[in-house]
Amino acid sequence: MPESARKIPIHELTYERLRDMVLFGELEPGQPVTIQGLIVDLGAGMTPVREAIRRLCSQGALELQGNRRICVPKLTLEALDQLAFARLKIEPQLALMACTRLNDTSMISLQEIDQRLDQAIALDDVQGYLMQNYQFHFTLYRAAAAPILLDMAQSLWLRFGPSLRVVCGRYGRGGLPDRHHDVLRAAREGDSAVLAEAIGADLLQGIDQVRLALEEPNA
Amino acid sequence: MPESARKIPIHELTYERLRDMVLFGELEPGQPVTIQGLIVDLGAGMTPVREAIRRLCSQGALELQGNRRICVPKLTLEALDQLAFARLKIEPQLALMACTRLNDTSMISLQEIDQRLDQAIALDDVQGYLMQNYQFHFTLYRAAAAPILLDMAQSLWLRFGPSLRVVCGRYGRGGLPDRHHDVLRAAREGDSAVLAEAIGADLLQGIDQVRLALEEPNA
DNA sequence: TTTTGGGTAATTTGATCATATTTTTATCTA
DNA sequence: TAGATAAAAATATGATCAAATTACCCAAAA
Repeated sequence: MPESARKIPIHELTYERLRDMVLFGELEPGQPVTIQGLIVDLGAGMTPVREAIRRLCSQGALELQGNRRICVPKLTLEALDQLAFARLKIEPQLALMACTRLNDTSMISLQEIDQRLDQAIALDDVQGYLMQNYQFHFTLYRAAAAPILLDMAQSLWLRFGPSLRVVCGRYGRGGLPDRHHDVLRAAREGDSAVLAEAIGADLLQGIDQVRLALEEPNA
Repeated sequence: MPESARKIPIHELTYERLRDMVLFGELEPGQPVTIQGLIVDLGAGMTPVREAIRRLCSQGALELQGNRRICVPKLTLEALDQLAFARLKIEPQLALMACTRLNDTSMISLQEIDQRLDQAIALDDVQGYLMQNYQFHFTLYRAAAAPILLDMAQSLWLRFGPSLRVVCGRYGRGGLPDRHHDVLRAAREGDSAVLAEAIGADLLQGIDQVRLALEEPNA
């Protein structure tokens, strides 16, 4: 089938592909990203690649360094503080709003994702952990039906993702977020306050891990 | 001088121009935005215009409607609730962080902007009011030196701007934000808690005005 | 002889435009 | 009203120009 699935435009596909590369740690903080390189790697034309890059730049997933060059931003301690503040305000609220809207379908999805997440941890599959962790949170957040807050959370994860990957790769997944069972229990019981709190605690675990890594002498 | 000031690229200029059109109410909510139209209106090429549009879409300033068409999004009550929540979390925090960093230069800037703002109100200059109001807030916020939170505030204003303009045009600037004197006083005294609260009160005024307009029967 | 510094050339990369293709919307006829 | 056709707009490619970085070479100093 040579011409199937031509519904979504290339610039959109390119955006999603590049976004996932940032989100799931295929690109390291500080790594340069070139338009030409992406044209070759993703097999796309120039315009779609440029558009995808512009979108990701305005979401904070990529960064323009004065000289027209683009790279994955390195997280500083100051940036981490801002991310921590914003995530702890926005994401628990999304969880809170989602709580009353969760139906059987989404509850089953969350449980399945949680199983795959445990599996990834057991197999020491870093990429799998990152992907399932993302899916877990955003499957929950999507249920809130709050697109603006969801956009904000997406942007925050894009800024946070690459650094989380580095931490995972360096120290393993020892102290990494695993409050998902608390989250699931609160969701089942429909206790929105506890759910929001559990999400906050989960976020804090990841944030603290990254903070520890940033505070170490070796950059 | 035909070739001067060619330091910043056209796609950047185009973005800034289009952003200001959204921010200061030149484009109404619901108004369609076409690539071809902007090429003519702004005298730019196709690639720069497309890139500017992509950036503004991912900031929520513009909206893609399934069929490749683009428009300025109309604010719904649900969207307004999300905006209100996020703005009241993010912007007072920016004010708080800015408070200890305000120097003489930025204080003078704020006072000058405040004067121009009063002037615009006296002259019933809606566009001027919107521009000076924006400058007032973001001159303050920039002092916080928190680029991530600043980006978030920028995105929130882009989603809020067009509707504020509509309210201004419809009802005049009767109950519109004017807590700037309280803000200035708190800033002079270096009382960050009071400053943050004053900003919150200022935001609430604008939000409530827009909410009233949205709750009216006539769309 | 090796190393270092400066400066120029070559290459890479980004910016912009003109053009072709595809999709959507509007119009016209049956 | 429905289907076909025409017009308009968006998508995507490639070519061209400009800017920046890198590579390289030669000379001077250690």
